[in-house]
Amino acid sequence: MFQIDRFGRVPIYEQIIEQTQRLIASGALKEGDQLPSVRVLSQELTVNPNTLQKAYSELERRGICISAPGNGRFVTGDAARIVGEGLKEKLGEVRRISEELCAAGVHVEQVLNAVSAAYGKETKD
Amino acid sequence: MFQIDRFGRVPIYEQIIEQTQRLIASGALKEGDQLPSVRVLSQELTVNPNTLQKAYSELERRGICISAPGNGRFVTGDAARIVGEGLKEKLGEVRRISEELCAAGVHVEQVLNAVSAAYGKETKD
Amino acid sequence: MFQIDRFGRVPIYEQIIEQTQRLIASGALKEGDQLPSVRVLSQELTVNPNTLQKAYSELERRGICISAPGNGRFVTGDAARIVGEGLKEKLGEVRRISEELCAAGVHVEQVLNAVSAAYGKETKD
Amino acid sequence: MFQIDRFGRVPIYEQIIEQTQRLIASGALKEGDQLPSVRVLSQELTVNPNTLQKAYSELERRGICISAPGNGRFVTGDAARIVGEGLKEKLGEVRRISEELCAAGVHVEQVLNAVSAAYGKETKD
DNA sequence: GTGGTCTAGACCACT
DNA sequence: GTGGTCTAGACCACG
Repeated sequence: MFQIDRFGRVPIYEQIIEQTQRLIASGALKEGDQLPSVRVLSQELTVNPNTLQKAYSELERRGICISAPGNGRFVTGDAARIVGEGLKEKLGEVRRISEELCAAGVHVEQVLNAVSAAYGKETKD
Repeated sequence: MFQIDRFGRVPIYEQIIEQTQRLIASGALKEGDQLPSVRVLSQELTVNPNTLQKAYSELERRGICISAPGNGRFVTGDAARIVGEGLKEKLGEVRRISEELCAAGVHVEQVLNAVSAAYGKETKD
Repeated sequence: MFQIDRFGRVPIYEQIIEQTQRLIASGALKEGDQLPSVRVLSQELTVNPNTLQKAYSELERRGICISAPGNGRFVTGDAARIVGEGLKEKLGEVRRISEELCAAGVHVEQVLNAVSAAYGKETKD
Repeated sequence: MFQIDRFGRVPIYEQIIEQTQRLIASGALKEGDQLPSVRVLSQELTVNPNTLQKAYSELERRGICISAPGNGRFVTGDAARIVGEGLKEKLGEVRRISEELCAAGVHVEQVLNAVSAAYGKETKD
């Protein structure tokens, strides 16, 4: 369900947040769905429960999930919308980096190629 | 000359490196130009000299500048080329983010539009 | 009859206790009235029977209700008096918060105004 | 500097948050002041560093302080304003409880007395 | 020295 | 079973 990179610079808990949001954006997780419990997931990923707790707490703070103590943690109705807004920020990030590359004299085709490559399509240049 | 964010997630020394490279990429710094001394710059930016030393050392390691002990630190002839090669990392960053957006179900056109917008061209859809 | 918040910080069983007492304080529940059975209420509120059992046990312990096995659970004659005494806890809560506000430098008039406002009287200052 | 109650129901980290805000509200902590470091404070209070980290993180999320990694944590310029807004919520809490007490038939004088007592003044009834 | 992250494992209350 | 909190102690990067 989750893929963890223990050696990258991004903290594990951020990876959990990121991937959970991705699951919501893609529709794999919907309103009312229960998130895997801290204990279960910690065993599956061999990650410390506290680390997962931290990730889930942040998701809760963002309004993406809500905890019913003793019952589990559930995806909220606003989750999809909130995650969607977050995606717009990422688009802004792409734009910002593109501006840098532009200023540095990189051809636009190279940047477009990078995007296309990510989407699994090779473009001719 | 430099703009430092003391509270962001990016270390100060990386900000120095990044911005120095940007100045070279934009042509504001050319071969033979002298870089501000550690002592002077540390006062200007109120940044720890060790931090600047670390940044400059890294720039030297990359072959972007060279120190002439007692005389100062100067931009090398290879600097522009080396910085240019470094830009490929940024392309990789674009690709990485694009992959995330792809996984989250964002249409490729939106991402391409973000890039095009940065290059000052409006795309038709 | 009851309003449950499954996600708040207050345990469900405390909410049941609290609201039952409120009904008694307001006179909606009087001596001899029968409380809804655990089974029925658990379905209505979709709450675990154990949770209700816990709430009712506590109410019994306080002498607010009493169970006639096989016949149901009934409000006692002392209920109103006992609930009344319990209100002193709320007064303590007011005092505790007031102490915080005092420590934070809020003027006493503002707090007194908040109380008066709740009692539907405007205070002159 | 801080007073911890280890046996109450309020988590330690919330006590830290609360008391830090109180120090800001009272003016004892001002913009730019450095908060005691996690390590130092953990020794002083004999509280685990993680617990303090959690408290400080929350304060940071609220915009009350900001961390400069490697340098310490500092009170922001907005801190006083943010804390002030939080106090208004507490006043609302007083009002809400007062309404409950009103509904339950408690005399307004008793509530006003509770407030006055907190402010160290005894009122006659 | 600072903050940030993580692990290991414990305890508690609630359902 | 669930989530929430806490302790003890470790490692890392930064300044």
